[in-house]
Amino acid sequence: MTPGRATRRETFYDRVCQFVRGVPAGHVVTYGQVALELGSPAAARAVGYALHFLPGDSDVPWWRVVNAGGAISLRGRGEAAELQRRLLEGEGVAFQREGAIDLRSYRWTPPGSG
DNA sequence: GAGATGACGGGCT
DNA sequence: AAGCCCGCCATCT
Repeated sequence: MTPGRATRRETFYDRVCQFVRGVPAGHVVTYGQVALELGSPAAARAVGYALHFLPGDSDVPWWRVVNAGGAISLRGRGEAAELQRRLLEGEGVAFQREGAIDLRSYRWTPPGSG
């Protein structure tokens, strides 16, 4: 999944994938939330970086990961952002006028976290 | 060890 | 609401 040879062991990125794979359809999580679950509340950056290596071949529902504002970030570029929105809408996730998701309704938390 | 990258997050203007 | 700056973290080179 990583471009280099970091695949030799379970890296932070791998943990990101595992967590995201646990997100059910129709729900979303934020980068910061994932980072928090992984033990590094401030590693939101690294989380995004991890998903950055996820091609469509992965079993990871990367589109269920959004930024703290419930909006698609992807730095707002390319079809990826549009694809993510389509995928989410296909799962029943509604976007508001501002292009953001109501995290209060769609945010998912793993069992055992609360 | 040091420099550079990036799908983030928060604060200020 | 939109734009700009800084801090944070993990990884790559």
